[in-house]
Amino acid sequence: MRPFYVTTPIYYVNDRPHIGHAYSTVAADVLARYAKLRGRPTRFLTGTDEHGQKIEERARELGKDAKAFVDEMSPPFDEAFRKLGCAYDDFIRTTEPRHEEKVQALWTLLAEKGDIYLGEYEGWYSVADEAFITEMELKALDEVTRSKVRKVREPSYFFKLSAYTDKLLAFYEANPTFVQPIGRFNEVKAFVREGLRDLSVSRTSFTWGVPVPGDPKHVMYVWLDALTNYVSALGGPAAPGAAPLFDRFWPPSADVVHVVGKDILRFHAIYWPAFLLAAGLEPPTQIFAHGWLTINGEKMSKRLGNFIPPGPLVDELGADVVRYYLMREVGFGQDGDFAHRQVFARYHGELGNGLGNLLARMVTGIVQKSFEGVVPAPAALGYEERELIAIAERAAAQAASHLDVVAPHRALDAIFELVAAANRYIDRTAPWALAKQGELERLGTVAYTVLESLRWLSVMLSPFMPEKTAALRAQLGLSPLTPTEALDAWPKAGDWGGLAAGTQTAPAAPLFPRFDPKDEEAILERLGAAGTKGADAKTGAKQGEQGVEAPKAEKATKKSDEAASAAKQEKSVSESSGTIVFDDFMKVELRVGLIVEAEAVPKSDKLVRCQIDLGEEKPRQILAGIRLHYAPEALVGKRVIVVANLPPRKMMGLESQGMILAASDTEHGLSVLGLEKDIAPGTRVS
RNA sequence: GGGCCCAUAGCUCAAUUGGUCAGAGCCGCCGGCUCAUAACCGGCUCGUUGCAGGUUCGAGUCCUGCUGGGCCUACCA
Repeated sequence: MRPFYVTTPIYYVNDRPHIGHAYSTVAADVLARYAKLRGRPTRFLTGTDEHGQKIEERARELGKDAKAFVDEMSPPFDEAFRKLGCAYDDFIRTTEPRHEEKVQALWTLLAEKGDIYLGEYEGWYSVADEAFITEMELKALDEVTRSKVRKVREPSYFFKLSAYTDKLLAFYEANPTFVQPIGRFNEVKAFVREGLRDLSVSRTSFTWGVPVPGDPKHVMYVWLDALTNYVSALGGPAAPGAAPLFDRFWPPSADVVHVVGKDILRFHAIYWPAFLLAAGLEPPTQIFAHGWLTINGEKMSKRLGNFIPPGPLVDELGADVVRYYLMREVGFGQDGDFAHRQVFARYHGELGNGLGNLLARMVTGIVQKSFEGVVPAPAALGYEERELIAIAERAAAQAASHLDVVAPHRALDAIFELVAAANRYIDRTAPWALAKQGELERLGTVAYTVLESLRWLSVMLSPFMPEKTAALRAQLGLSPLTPTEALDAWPKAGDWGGLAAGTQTAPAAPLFPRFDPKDEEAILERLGAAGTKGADAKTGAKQGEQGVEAPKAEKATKKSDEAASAAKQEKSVSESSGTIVFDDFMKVELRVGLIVEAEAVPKSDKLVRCQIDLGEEKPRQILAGIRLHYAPEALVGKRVIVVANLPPRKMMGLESQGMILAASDTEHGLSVLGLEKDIAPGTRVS
């Protein structure tokens, strides 16, 4: 069987572990457990990303040595994931020598290939943050911080990413499932088609990183360091024979799936294969980008402080319930919501009523009462039995094919078809009536059929709920599953009958005990989710909406003073109510401006560079994308409305210190806002 | 501005290459049962599959336009 290697992202230790980290890791764990169950040689890796300027500074703020700081920050991830039942084979930290060594080895390979050269990095530097920031981050900054951003230059090594544009496109072409979901793959391809720029891969402005071989003033920058973990954890890059794990678990020998969040897709789908191709190594088989979770309908954000740690959830509900919910609730690859009340809804409806009760009614009920707890031998199979067996076989086949394409939610859906069918089967065959009539042989067949269904379920659900399925098996009188390499334990047609008659069952407490409403509220209270809405027993329907709207409205009033900065991070909270308060409006400084000069910006279709008198000491330079509708010379002398308090922004290398208001429709084209009278330049518009 | 994805019952979502595909689960209502965790089983209500056209013997399923979401990207600030 072909070896399988699955990874999570390595998590940046600036954060504490939260449900988002748990989601990625649980998903990878399910895939790994499934692969092991099928007998595939399997390796599962997670870990932490510990270098970089942010860490260096954070440590300094805390008066700590960077290494001491990351030594504190990394273990909570390991603990959180272990607590969630994640059984990875390795946990790598980018500060480990085994990693740093290999990052340097990869660098050397790239350098020898001639794909690394020394140049000069020019980028944005935020004085307030004392950090280099990307264009994207720049946009997200608040006004105060952004005003203190400047361009800086420093020497930097570059990776010739631009040389890999065509090679990547060819690679994508040859590997049509390289990125999942498909929509994400399209984005990646579109981005690459635009052409790639060389990538800065070193920094001299901080030291907390892996030194560049031969030039220790430089440390390697973020992604080259971080991405390499997938290979370094296997002991690669290495010559054939030198690193057995690398030989066995990296292509072309193995299938490799990197599970990532959609936010870091680009690095994994573009940079990473480019690095590997450059180094003469094989890219991974697949990058699976999963979606984002919201919490009770709200985006996770520092502002809302709603990063929920997985620990307390596990304490209250158990790891398997959290795992089940994460895998069942949202389509893997899509965005989804983690709603505390919905957890209870699924817990009660599917796990308790469906699966747990199925086990209880048979093991602590029928088998105990009529067979003294011993698994009876089945007699002749009737139509009902054959039908249930067929459903079991279908469930197993479908669940497997869903898991094979990384669709765990669908796999669970398929598996629970069997739960429903088994409950139905009990009702139809009415074992209690058989018992009353003393038809023990028929009763034995019915009991056996259900017990064997439960055994199948214990296998199929084991990747999702390892503890609960072990407990289930214990009640059936079976030992826990022990996946064995090269031995496919997944149930399939022909496997029916694996449960031996005569096995002593062990009735025990309910597998998923019901919480009464009081307990449920108490738990929600302890988890800080008492006020949340969500689908629960009453009106499952509308609560999804309310769950979104209600908390937002609340936040909007409470935190309207934060609306300005919030708006930069995400949609303004007030947008949801459709109105803004007057103060919000007044934050926009609109002024009358007199255009004193205007000229087309060279090499630009749209941009016009204007010098605009705003009643200030000297005119401001403002760029406007109106060239297609206004000849520059026709603008001179016009009075326009200008947004005067936007942070400066560069376009085509020129700084724009504001924005000219205009409106457009298809019929008339674009029209700049003007005034009917010659109001003095600089006058505030209100 | 360019590009991608999506829009199916109150909610989540299914519907092989266009041909009983208009479905499932949840919620709600009614009924049955009693082995079981007030669990289980059966039945029922709501949809002109976002809107408008087109191709076809036949279209959620293909084409065009529109509306409404989401996302990626860019010199629209």
